[in-house]
Amino acid sequence: MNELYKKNVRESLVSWFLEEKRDLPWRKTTDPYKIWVSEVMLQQTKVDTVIPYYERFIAKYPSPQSLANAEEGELLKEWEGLGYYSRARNLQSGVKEVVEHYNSVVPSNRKEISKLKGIGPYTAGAILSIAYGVPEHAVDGNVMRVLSRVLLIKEDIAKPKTKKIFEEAVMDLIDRENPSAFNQGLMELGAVICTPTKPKCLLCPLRENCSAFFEGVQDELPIKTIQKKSKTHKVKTVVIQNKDGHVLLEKRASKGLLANMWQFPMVELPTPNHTVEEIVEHDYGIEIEKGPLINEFKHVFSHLVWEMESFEAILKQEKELPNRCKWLTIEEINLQPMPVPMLKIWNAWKEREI
DNA sequence: AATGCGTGGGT
DNA sequence: TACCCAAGCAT
Repeated sequence: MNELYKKNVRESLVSWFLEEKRDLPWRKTTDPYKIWVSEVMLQQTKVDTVIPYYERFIAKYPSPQSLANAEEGELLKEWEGLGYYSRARNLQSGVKEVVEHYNSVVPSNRKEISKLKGIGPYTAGAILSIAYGVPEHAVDGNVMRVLSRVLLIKEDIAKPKTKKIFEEAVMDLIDRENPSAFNQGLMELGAVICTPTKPKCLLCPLRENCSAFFEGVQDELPIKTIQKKSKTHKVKTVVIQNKDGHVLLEKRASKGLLANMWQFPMVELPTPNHTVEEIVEHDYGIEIEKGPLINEFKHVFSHLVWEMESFEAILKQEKELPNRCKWLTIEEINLQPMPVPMLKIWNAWKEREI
């Protein structure tokens, strides 16, 4: 790339961003901790979804110390509904590390900041450039889409190896006077102008610098191979009440899907030759009597589909309740972090006809 | 490198 | 409906 072209791209992008950027909560600060929180929330998550979570989170945990001291259940409750819950635990782990070993100051170089849990190549570059003004690449899906078009890069962006091409391109192009506006500008452009479908090229500040637009192939880029289809599990869930009116809740394992979140006892079917009651007795050490249907729905994860059927049930006899299970009051259950499918069951149960 | 990890919105 | 997509990271 020649210097004049790069200067043109830089100035067009940065001035467009400074002029047209959306007014977002995390753009009112350069506090590295708050930028960090916002970047983690924004991983694979839409801006409109993140805004209310960010506001509540920063109000509750305004400093690294406050987050470091939080209890995990309380933290997950703040994250409830946002998804990818390991982000929350990794964020707290990283923040604790900063409080304990960096005097509560977020590191300002890529080598150190990348050691922190939950901070990968993108998030490292985002915090460094936005909070500290360090000229580092922050390559996300937006940046790959925008640059694949502007620079006519036809590599498959689904391949991890391809990202290096874009990181090098950014380090070559980046505005060293204002790396924050440059990086955010690329992402903003991808979010509002250079969209996956129907890009608004006629409104684009980089239109005259864009090879894809020049050749009329913006709709063909980026190249991305398709992901494989997800599998479907049939899941039957029971909301069990005992004689005191308490309801049985189970804490999920500390690793894997929905780690450490709470759910109602559930079984995955089909399991040959056994009823839900029998499986519940085996898995939870209790005898129950199944009641009426609460609701049924499909819950789609990124890699898995749950076909849900939930039922009311009453406790007949309790034998050996596993440690992961607890009888809780309605008020206590409302305080437990639960994934969205369980919230749908819980809300339907509370509103049921009695 | 390939897979697991949530959720909601768009077409 | 059934995809696809969104400011990725850990393993």
